[in-house]
Amino acid sequence: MQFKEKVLKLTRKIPKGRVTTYKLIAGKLKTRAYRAVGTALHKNKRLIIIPCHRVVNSNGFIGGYSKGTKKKTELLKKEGIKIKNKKIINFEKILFRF
DNA sequence: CGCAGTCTAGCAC
DNA sequence: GTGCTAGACTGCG
Repeated sequence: MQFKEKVLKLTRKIPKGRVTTYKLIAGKLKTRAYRAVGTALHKNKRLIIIPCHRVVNSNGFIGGYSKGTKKKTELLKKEGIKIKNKKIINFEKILFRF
């Protein structure tokens, strides 16, 4: 199992309507490479299967997305997550801590 | 606001 | 096969 495979697998476990952060994922994998987590999601070719739009910065900001942050924001809103000015509302409430 | 830390994938040699 | 660079980040000064 490759590093990115683990990242993707964890990301896929995030329930609908919840989000998590790069930092949490890295920590779950016993590493401090949050940067590498971002890379893994960026390189992943299965944006449909992997809900990488549910992964955000540690402070609740959207961060980046292959298809554009706008698209990411829309997807999150569609799942019931409120977004305001590129930032997640009730971030701490919907944060998924695995 | 700017710099450094940390890890992986991708491309070059 | 080895080495260097960039990347969807974070934390500290």
